[in-house]
Amino acid sequence: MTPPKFFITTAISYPNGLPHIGHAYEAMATDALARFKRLDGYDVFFLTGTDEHGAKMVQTATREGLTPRQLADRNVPKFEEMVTAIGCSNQDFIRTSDERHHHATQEIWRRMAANGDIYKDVYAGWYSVRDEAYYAEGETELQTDGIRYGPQRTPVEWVEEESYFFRLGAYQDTLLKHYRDNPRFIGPEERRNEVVSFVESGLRDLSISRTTLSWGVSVPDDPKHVMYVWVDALTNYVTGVGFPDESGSFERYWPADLHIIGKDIVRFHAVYWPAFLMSAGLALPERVFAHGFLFNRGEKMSKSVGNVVDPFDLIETYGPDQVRYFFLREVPFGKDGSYSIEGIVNRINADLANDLGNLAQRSLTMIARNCGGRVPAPAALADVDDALLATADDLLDTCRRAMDDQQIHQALTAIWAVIGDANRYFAAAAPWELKKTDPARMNTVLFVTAELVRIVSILVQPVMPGSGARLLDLLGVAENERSFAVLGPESRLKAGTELPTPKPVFPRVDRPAPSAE
RNA sequence: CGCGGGGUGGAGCAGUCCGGUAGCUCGUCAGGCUCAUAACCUGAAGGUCGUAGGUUCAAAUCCUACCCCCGCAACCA
Repeated sequence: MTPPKFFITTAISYPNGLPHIGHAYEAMATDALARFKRLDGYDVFFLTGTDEHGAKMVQTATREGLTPRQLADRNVPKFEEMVTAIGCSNQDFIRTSDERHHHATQEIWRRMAANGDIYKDVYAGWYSVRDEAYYAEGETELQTDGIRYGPQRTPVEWVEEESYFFRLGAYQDTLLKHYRDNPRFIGPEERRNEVVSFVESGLRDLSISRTTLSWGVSVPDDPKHVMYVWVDALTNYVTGVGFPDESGSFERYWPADLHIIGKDIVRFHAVYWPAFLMSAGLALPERVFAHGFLFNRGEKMSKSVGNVVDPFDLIETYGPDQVRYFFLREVPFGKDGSYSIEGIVNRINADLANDLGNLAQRSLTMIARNCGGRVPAPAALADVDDALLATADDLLDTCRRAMDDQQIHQALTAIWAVIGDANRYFAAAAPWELKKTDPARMNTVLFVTAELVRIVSILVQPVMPGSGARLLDLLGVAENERSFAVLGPESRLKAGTELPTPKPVFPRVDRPAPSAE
């Protein structure tokens, strides 16, 4: 039987600078969702990459005395390293400068043109290079410094150029209908409301080419035009699965099941992208979900304030799993979040070392010393045993529901509630007493605790793949017995399995913070 | 009238969509345990859930008004 497919993407990163914690955040969250689906039996395709065209790349490159291509080739590897360092399980890393991507984008363009949605006109207006956007006269203001600024307070200049336009206005009603018919198309709710009111306020046709740029994808049959960077950027999602070859990978995975993006680019993904796809006659993605932004102690990260945190530093200092756990547990996914070194250290020690790590260690040590290093055979289960295992068996459904809504933090909260139950269970059962009074009961308690650790370890893998695996190693669980298929009463630990010597999986970390904060 | 997020015990947060004894982590205090990574367990102190109204048998949660903080520049997801 063919497993169901799940195609998930991050937004592609703009590599005119180095990766920062925000890029890492999106990558780790998307990876956790991808791994969850994979463990749940889906055939997952996870795509990420870089968005290398556009005026800002040219600008930055010029400032640094490089060509855009050189700038991209210098910075993109840093993004690839970041994706690797944070433990991403992506199938592909797409670069929009890839040849395959130019082909795909030109094909999309041809199809939109063939559908009558692209026309040539002259564009005249106030253009902001920083925003890469045109503004109406009324949106701009001439300041006392003699410079005219746009609504984002960036300088604008008068530009007149020949441009191709996309008939976005023609899709207004179709888009609104799509939002109505597919309430899950945009999440979270507040973002959806923003998009709907934006579209309801009226859509103007979109200028989708430039003659003032050469760094980008050329317009078919009119190479003095380069496509507007968003046409090219959004198309990465279909390039990644093989478009324009519509057999094979594309047929299998398209449409995307989930685009994970930042809240600043909702409009492009929830308005432009579906309009482009409809025009090109391709299916629309199932869902677009926007996460929030991260702030350092409530303040925007800023080089001048000196609170920028390098994701590589964090990963190196605390470990990829720890960093992933912190951000995914601490920040409700979809909302803005705040982080601090104290917060990270606190979470690592409290949740990972004290609660989960110590639970594994205290139970496994007793097994090693009192059960000959083998999984003990349980006697008949008491009510408290059944009750604990039942709450653990319920976790999969709870996590599925949470993860289907991208509420990663809720899944983790639920798991940790059960870990708390287990620590209380262990203390109340006091197997170190039972050792003297009732060894059979001790075996049962140790078995139940170890089984609970097994369940939790399996469920924790999407967020902490390495640590989950190490815990499962300690429990003697085979590599092919670690998916969600082996959760539930049908699949318990096997008594008699020989176990390695237990070692702490989550070391405590010291409170003194590194210089970064 | 620009857009958006937020104001919950000392700190940081969840809960708000689908009203029903105010919860979590850290910190503080007092006990317990000694299997364990100075970890774990129990109990206590500490909150009029920004303010003022309204709806309701019942409001942190719904409605109205208002106050305050923070993003929407830059290196940005």
